[in-house]
Amino acid sequence: MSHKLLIQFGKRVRELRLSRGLSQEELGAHAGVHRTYIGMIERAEKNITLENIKKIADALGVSINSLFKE
Amino acid sequence: MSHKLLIQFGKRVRELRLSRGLSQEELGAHAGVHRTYIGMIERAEKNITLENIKKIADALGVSINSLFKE
DNA sequence: GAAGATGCTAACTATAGTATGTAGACCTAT
DNA sequence: ATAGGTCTACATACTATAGTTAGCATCTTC
Repeated sequence: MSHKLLIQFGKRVRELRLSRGLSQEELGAHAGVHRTYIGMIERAEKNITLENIKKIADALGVSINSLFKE
Repeated sequence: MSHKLLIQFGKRVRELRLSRGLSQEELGAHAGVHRTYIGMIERAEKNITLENIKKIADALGVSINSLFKE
């Protein structure tokens, strides 16, 4: 794992999460996924699927596209 | 399976593939995935992962973001 | 030193991803 | 008309890995 794209994606999630003052646990709760899973995504340890990308985008209140912006 | 998002994504892939005059087999070859897998994605039967989204975007010569535009 | 947050391991279960084979639709040429 | 080619849908079945969870360690901050 740990492709460049996943690293970039994880950083973006973390950046948006922190900018909203959310803990991994809070974001996970909003997205309907486990706390540790959010951690794994942020650390680029999992190759996330489209449905979960959507869940996290929704929980962060952003579009899917904005998760892929620089 | 068959969430609205996956259906929309599959349609977009098919649309771009056809506009380039590619068969599922040709797109699969370019993306490095199996012919039948492209079919499954277009029919929204699988919840595609981020790395494969990237592979398909690259094979179609578009950005990831352009796969989520209307 | 208790509480909140995150990293990390490890195990499990669900499902994504790979591949083969069959069948049907559609062409085009013989 | 039919045989041959291309393309795609669909049905399995297998194997790799995504997704879920529990537990413990570490680090801050109060």
